[in-house]
Amino acid sequence: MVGNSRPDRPASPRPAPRKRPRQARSRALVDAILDATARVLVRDGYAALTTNAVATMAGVSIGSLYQYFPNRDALVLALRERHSRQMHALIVAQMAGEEPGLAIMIARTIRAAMQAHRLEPALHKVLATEAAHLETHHEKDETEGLLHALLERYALGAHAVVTVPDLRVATFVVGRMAHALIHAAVIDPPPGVDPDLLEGETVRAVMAYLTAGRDAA
Amino acid sequence: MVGNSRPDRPASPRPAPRKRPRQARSRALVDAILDATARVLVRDGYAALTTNAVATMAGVSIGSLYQYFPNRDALVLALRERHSRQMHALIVAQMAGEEPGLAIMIARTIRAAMQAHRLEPALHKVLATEAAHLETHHEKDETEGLLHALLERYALGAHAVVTVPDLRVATFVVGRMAHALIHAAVIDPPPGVDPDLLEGETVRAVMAYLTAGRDAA
DNA sequence: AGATGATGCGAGCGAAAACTCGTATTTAAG
DNA sequence: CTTAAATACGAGTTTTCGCTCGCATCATCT
Repeated sequence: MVGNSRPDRPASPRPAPRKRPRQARSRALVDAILDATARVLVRDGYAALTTNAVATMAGVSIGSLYQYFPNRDALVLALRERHSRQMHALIVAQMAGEEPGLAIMIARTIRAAMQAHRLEPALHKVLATEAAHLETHHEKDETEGLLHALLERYALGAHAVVTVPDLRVATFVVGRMAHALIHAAVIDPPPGVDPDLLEGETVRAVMAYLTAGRDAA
Repeated sequence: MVGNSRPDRPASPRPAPRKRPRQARSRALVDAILDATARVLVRDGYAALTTNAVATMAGVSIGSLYQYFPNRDALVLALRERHSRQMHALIVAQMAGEEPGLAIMIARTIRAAMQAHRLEPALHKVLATEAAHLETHHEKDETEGLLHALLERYALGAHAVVTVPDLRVATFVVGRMAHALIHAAVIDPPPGVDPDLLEGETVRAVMAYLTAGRDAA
């Protein structure tokens, strides 16, 4: 029995797991493969991402690639995980320090998320538009959890998250709104508009929603 | 010369155009093919959308399919165009009538867009997540154009679009914000939350942004 | 009816690409 | 140094899938 049994486009079935790299040599190889995946993805898109192309780009043999990745999508999944970890780390780093008022905290959070998006914009764009179907959105759930906790802290204090009736709804609205604006501002901005202005407007939008109705009807 | 010359994943090059259906018979066939495309897409996803699968599902021959569609992506493109037309028509119909105040107009617009998204949610979701890379975003530009005109009308009148410094920026922010919220509310809503509430919150969010700063600093 | 064009059919060709497996090389352990 | 495990290699096998092409059928016109 030579050859394979699942030659194209699995897209989900999470098939054979592979061995993990133990020695330094193989860890470097896996990194090289992920780098190559990113380069091919950015340069030619998901449709052109073949296992052979990645192996060639990485300068390793196709056999070596299959030692650690069961199929094409595993490459993209692993790459996205690595990318998410990097973004997450940057956000956490940016947000260190004491907790000031709500407005400052929102501004700081949005700024951090924006800078995280600017880490590898091209890669982020391809992953978002061409790999959206590869599920595993721990990232999103994780982020929403953090946001929920943040809002909760400010909703109960002497601060001003008043008009929002349900915290879960507020988390949903703020999360989606902020993410859409940040993502669009970095990945697909309107021509001839200052990026910093967009950051400010995003903060304004979120704050306006959270504190709306406090005074004017 | 049998066989082909472009065997897999064109993904863009907009190849050979095909004949248009002239008789009623062939028009029905094209419709059947598009319906089948939608069904396969919703049931198995873009990765499983093969021309043979579509032809089989539609109950027509693969040869007939290629009479009217040059390749796989042409199917998806045509389907998306049809879907967009339906949504657009529904929105226009819902928004007929005189123009009341800004708040009412925003609410009406958002309600219309939300109902349009509810037309074929499953199909809309697949198209958005798995066919995002197939460009041709006339829809988006078109919608943004309408929104810009709408905001312009209200920014100059005696109404209240005050704090927004740049109309282009406002269009960008409102467009992205509203679309993200509407899309998420219909396609991927938080569990156990009233959809109507989400609609109201979307309106609140947009209004809050547009009229923020009128009174409170 | 006959002629002409539009439409419909589907077996089969060709090529891309996923994936395996036997072998060679490197590293670590004893 | 010997041995074994881990790692690396890549030519070749297999399968899927896009797409063509020659022929059959149907519609329309004169």
